Amino acid sequence: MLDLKFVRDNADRITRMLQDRRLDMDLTPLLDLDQKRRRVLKEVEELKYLRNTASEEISRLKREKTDASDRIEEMRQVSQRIKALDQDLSAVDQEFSDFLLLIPNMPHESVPVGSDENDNRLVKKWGTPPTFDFDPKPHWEIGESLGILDFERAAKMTGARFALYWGMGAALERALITFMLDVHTSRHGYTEVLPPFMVNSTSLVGTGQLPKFKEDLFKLEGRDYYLVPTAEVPVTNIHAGEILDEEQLPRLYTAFTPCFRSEAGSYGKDTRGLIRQHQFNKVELVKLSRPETSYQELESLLSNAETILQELGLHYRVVVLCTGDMGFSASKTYDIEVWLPGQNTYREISSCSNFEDFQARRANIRFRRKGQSKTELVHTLNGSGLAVGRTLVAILENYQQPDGTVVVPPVLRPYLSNTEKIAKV
RNA sequence: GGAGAGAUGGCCGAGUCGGCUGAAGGCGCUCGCCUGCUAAGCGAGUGUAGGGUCAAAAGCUCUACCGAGGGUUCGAAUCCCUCUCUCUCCGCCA
Repeated sequence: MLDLKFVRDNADRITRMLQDRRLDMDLTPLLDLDQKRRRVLKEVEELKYLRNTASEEISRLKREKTDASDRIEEMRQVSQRIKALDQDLSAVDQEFSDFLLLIPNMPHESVPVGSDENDNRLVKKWGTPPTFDFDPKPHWEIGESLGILDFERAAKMTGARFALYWGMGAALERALITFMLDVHTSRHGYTEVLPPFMVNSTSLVGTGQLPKFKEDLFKLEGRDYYLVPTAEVPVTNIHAGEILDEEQLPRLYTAFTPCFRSEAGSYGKDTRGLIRQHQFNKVELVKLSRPETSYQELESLLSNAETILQELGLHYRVVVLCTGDMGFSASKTYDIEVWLPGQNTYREISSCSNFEDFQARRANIRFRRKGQSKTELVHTLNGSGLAVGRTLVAILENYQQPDGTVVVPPVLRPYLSNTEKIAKV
């Protein structure tokens, strides 16, 4: 959510931002609502002042055993008027905040203006793609022939876009989760948390998934509980409504959770393999920082995520998303795209964003500087560190051998009883 | 699932038959004084949000907030209803 005062004074900048994000949205209803809101607020507050002073007078008259029925009758009228105005006000308020919650964040000045992923800007490449003297296969073929990935049975027990992992496949997924958490906690200073895998709607409004992207979520019937689409939601909301001390910043959290996404609107896309599932595992990195350091924190968050790929020896590139491709809540986003030789393409494996104070305002996460009385909003950041399923995909495709086996990257072997190679059992 | 108890400011805790209680008292914290140092003592201050005023900030001022929402009333932390959460006991259960 944007700052109300900023919206009032910068309607033109917001209009330009909406164009940059390729959104069709008219701001005038919001500004009209704001004026109306303040008009009604002023009137109702004046009446409440009148009522409060009269109340004291009535109280005094009663103590003096004087008749106060005239004043009481008068206030009866005033109170009715207040009640009516209060109802108007809360209706306007509701409409107003509903609108405000639909306005996306302002992109950082360093973000390139563009329409879609073709306008994203390449930041860097790391490593080199492996070479093969045979045709590298896509991971679903590798996984199925090794007997470690089973899409057919997952479809039987649940449906499309689910996977059943067997044996070394399941173990590899688990090894990756543990490896990632170990690196982030022991080397990057993050505190590990294990949050609930369901959250309420308030939390989802806090991070920006609601109210606009309801159709992307799985909701429990008859309850205000949603399956988490990412650990970003519960973890960012850890400090919702709190005022932190300056010394407590930055806070660094890492969490493993499964993620559940309805993938509405992506019918027919990535139907094969693990790339686009309704349920996938992810290790997430979340930071709460002071405003003046948040862009440094974004850079280090990105490099924390990169470390995992480097340790695994996987070639990747980093792009900065353009205005048209960036998420609703983000000010700036880097995507890390890993090389997948089986599909001859780069695929997103991590997305690292600075949300500045956009989520903090929605979730009401503040801090107080030492010796200051004013509170300020923190900046929130998060990034995948990494998407586990896609990492497993990358390992299968990059480490496949001519004989159909897959070599285990050395850093993972301690987590897999020193297994060096995955072969068909 | 059944029965009961509770939710007040950073924390503890008081609020009588509804009426100067944004909220006593204590602790903590901040500033000042005092004091070889520390401790103690003395004095003052110490919530959040929104509106108005102001070029802006400061200041001044108003409104709201005693778990959340609604109701009764001229007036609600105090009375009534609904919900949420916490705790205790019983039942069930990984």
